Amino acid sequence: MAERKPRKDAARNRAAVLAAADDLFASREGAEEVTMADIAAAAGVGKGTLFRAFGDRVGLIRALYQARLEPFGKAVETGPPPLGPDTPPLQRLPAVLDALLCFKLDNRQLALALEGAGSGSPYQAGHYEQWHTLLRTVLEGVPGFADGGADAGFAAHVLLAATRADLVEHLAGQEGATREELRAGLAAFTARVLGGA
Amino acid sequence: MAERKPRKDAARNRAAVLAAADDLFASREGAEEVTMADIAAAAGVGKGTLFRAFGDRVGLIRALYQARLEPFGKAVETGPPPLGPDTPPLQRLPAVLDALLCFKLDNRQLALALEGAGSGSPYQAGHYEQWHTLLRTVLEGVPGFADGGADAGFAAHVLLAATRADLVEHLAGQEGATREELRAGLAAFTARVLGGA
DNA sequence: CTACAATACGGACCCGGGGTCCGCTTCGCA
DNA sequence: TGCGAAGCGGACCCCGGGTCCGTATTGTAG
Repeated sequence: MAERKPRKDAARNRAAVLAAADDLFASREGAEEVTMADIAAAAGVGKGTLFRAFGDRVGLIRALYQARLEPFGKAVETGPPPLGPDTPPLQRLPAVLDALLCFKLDNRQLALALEGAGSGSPYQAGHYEQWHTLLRTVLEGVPGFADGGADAGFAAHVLLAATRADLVEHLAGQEGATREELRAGLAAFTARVLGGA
Repeated sequence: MAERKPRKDAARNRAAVLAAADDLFASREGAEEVTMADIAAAAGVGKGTLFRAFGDRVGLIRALYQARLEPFGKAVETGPPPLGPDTPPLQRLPAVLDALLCFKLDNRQLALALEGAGSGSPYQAGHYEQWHTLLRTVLEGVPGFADGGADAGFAAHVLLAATRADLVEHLAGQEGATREELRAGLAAFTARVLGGA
């Protein structure tokens, strides 16, 4: 695993592509309007370069997404309350969900592109497993959650589904819901799910 | 709105296409493996015919889906309890959700194809609005549901998200959950959401 | 400074799938 | 039985993801 360091031009081009792609995804309405050729052109680079650097479309999108997600991911994994692991489950769950929702809102196009990438479902494209495991674990830590016969794994799936990019897009876009309305709605729903505990 | 009746051969071909498509979607694993040309060939028909009859890929899939969905739709709209409108909300909601889940399970490929059709989200492809309105209305009819500040519209979205085809596919496919496990999970979750009422 | 691998570049090219077009066929009404 | 209209079908177009390979750059060894 020596991870031979890449050549200078390769690194520069990789960065250029990332930047260009970021711009394009942000500017163009609709995630799928952006073509690989567009990105290559915008980055002043040949298509071959682009594919060598990222493998395929999904790889590129994933790289972008990961970059954006990283600070948030760290905050949840090792940060301070209310997101970090030292938070009591009852506070942590709504906090994480709210943060996740905000993240999706702030990165609509990108999230949409990623979740619609791997044969059209986020269950293969993203780091879905990690989030699910986290939520399930937190739920299981909620005192008395399992008492009603509730399945933490299933509940975690549903709560994640509540923050899916296309749902968020639908609510914020077609239905014209504001950011705060969405957050309030999710918070109320989460509270209700936790309520029986 | 005279709806001039179609010619005999047109009707026959339409039916043949529908049948062929149904077979193909059922037999082939993976919904997107089925190409329009495949369907046309299997139906013994030219591509032109196929597109004339259904407009485009989504149109065809929607037609198939609608045909499958019709009995279920009727049962919910005008049928007897526990699905029909005469059912008290507290029983009707879980019943409808369970039926919806079963429907998705029984029509995995098709539902997957449809929900992944209209630019990748079910919010434009299916009859999403109708289901959402129904669920929201039922939820609003649950005595005391809104007391906790819960938003029936949002809750309806989330509950629908719990029966999305790709989630169901993920759970039943990758995670190997059985039909009964899924139904139990959904029922428990639904109960919890209603629980505070 | 030069030579020479190794690595990267880039755009012409390929391929597969959705959707269209138009000359020919079939239908069905009088 | 004739004749418009409706329908047919498959060759064709387009577009986008992904590949290939001759050429250019890099960086290291001498």
